[in-house]
Amino acid sequence: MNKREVQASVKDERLVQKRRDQMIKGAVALFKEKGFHRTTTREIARAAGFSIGTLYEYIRTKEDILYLVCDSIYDHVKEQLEENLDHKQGTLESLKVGIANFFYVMDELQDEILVMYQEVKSLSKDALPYVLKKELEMVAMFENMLHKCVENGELELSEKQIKIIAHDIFVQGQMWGFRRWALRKLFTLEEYIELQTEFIFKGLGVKRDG
Amino acid sequence: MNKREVQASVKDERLVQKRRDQMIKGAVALFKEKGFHRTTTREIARAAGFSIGTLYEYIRTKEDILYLVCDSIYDHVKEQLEENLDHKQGTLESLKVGIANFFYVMDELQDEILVMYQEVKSLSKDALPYVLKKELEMVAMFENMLHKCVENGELELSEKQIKIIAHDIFVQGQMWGFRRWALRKLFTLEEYIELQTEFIFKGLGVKRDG
Amino acid sequence: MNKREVQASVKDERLVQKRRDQMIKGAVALFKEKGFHRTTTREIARAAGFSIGTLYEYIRTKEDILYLVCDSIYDHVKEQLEENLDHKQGTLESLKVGIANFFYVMDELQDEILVMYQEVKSLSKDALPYVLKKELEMVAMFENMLHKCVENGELELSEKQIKIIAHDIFVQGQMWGFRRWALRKLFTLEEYIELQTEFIFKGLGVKRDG
Amino acid sequence: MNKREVQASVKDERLVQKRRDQMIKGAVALFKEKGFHRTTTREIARAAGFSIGTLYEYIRTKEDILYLVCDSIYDHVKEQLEENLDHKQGTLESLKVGIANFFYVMDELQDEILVMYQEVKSLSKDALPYVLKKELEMVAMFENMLHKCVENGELELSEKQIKIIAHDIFVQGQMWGFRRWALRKLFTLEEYIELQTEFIFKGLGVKRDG
DNA sequence: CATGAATGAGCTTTCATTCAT
DNA sequence: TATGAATGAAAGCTCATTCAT
Repeated sequence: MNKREVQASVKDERLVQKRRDQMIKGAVALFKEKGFHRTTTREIARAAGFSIGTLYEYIRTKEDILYLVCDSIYDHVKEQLEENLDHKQGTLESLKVGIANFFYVMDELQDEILVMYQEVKSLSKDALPYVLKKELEMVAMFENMLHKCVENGELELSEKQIKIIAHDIFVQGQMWGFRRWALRKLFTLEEYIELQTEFIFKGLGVKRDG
Repeated sequence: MNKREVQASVKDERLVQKRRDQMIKGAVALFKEKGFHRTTTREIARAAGFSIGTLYEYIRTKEDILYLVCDSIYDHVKEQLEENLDHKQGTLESLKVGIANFFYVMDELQDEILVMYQEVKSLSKDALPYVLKKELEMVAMFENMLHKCVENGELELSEKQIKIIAHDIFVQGQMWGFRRWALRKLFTLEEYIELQTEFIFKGLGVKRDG
Repeated sequence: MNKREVQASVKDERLVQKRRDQMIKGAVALFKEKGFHRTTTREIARAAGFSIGTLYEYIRTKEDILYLVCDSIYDHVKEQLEENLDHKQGTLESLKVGIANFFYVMDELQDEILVMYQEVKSLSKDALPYVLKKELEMVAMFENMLHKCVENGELELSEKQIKIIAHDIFVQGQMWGFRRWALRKLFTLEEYIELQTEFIFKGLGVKRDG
Repeated sequence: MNKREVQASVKDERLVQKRRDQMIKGAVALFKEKGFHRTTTREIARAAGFSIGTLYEYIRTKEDILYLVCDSIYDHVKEQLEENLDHKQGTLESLKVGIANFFYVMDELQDEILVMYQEVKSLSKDALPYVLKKELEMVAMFENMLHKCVENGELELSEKQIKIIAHDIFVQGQMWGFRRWALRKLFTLEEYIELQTEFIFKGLGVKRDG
């Protein structure tokens, strides 16, 4: 269940990938502006640079596009995160850097995050699990970091505490995107990261954060 | 700008309120199931127990219904919260109770919260500010509680810390609703409240909670 | 077939007349502004000063209102014309005055004329003949005048000539109403009357008018 | 401001013209029977031989159809008139032929004329000027003819007389269409033309018409 | 007699999807 | 493979008319 296959009429895999990239790019821009439901397939086709007929050579339903978009965003985020992942995991310092990195990525991809955030619920019962699974994988990255810190004796946390704090961190990252209408007026990104990190670290029971 | 008036053709205020209540109830159920865009006005009318013609005697556009729903949810939540608001504000104990109350309300109204959470973005530029304002008012309730604790010398927090933690608490409450697909498998409501409260209180720098 | 009865639920004849007058007045104003089809029965009721329920106590269908309006306009025009009808009929002078009078009435009632002109075609096959009959009666007034002039030896015209010229005069009068968008820029009412009278009298073969 | 462009989704200009012709033809027939407001877009689509969806590929609103119809009628009339325009303009003979031609065209296109006559007022404030302008252009054709006769010394008329008589001729032509319910019972087309021409020529002050 | 809430048929318009070229 | 014209189900909304009060 790692990927939900989206059927294409076209056989050439390379072409399929290329066309889908075009169409995801166009779709994200449009969804950001007007949401999934208010965006028409014609508009997506036009934004992607080809005709409506061609669009339907690479997908089967409009919802496929939403799935492709969500999927691509997750891949993008995950890739970014893994790239920046500290190799000295298990230290508080590396946890701190990990959190900051995550927040930076969320800021960078804020439009995509917002889109995905608002539109996942439009995914069919069919496609939803694949997307939620990816979300859990990302939460698991933080669980992992926390785990390693516990193993290293840097932190003292129960399993449940790890779980909930991983979720909290993850949601705080998303928050920066989906509550920007409020948060931007109060904090710069750097302030936000600093304040949240401080809050988290105290919450973790760390006496002095580095 | 306290309320955005939704125009009705019917004059009898009491009837308007009654019919709108029916309609909100039906709409929430439907939005929960299929979202705002996939729900038709006819379905809402039927769920409310009257005809499509009657529906439009009480609103002007479909979006009015969404606004009415969001508005009513906020009123409901706020009412619940204020009702349970501790009178010995300014103590850590009262803060703790306040947070727990909030989480309980969020659990009780989880369907409504979920709906509102997913659909606010469908509100027009026109109606959105009214709803966001209400959201900020609720965040302000937590800011207030924190403020009083600071004034009483129970906590030591900067303005910015107060702001961000109020947002964090608020989002943690919502989280229980919008991430229930994940959280329910991990925690009971009581566990969730306990763990989050512990996390928050540590984050606030409280040595011993309770 | 002198009148097409419009059924009312209310028995009191005086009241029926009063209410209908109110509603005709309101309807003319509305039809003038937006035409019959774009005017709603509710608007007519409001303009008439009573409720939609009351409106339907005095008519059976929306089309009845149109019939009532047309009928009333014709009565109005005819009344005006007969009032001003010269008693020395049969002279060219009296014909000239009659034409001028007609044009003045058409100017005075131009809004009503325009409304009726544009909306008669919306009358049902049922009501139309009654209205057309009235129109012919008015044309007949000019035929009469012309006849008398012929009998008096003032003019020399065949039956067919009389008929067509009566129609021409009548349409020239209406023209001032329904082509006002063009004519007003070119002539004052007085100029229009003078020029048209001159044209008609020459067309009648009169060597020297007036 | 020579044409108000009606937007089409379809690009192929030839196809657009073809489909619009189908649609105009169907619409004229329906408007004639029941008027613009009582005709539904579905009926027009069916009459034109395609689906409602296809209809809307070639127009944007129902009113566009009315504009297209009016526009096409004017073009048709003008084309017919110009085709038959005498080259020896400036003689009374050519004027007489011109008038007769106009009346013949009005008879030929009587359905279209009637439709347009009754429905122009349903055009939006936006489209109306384009149509009225065309009407004035047609009136101007008669002004032209009269002018040339004056220049040639065949007639003696002031500017204002020319203007009003051009309007009169034009309206007499339309009359044959919009008052046919009365005129047909009295005259054949030939009689009508003969009588009106005689009337006009006398009105012009011509002693003996050719 | 007067009221106005209720009704639902029917309207215009949109848009995902197909398929012949 | 690519195109875009054609389709029609389905949506939001209106409004003439009724009828219980």
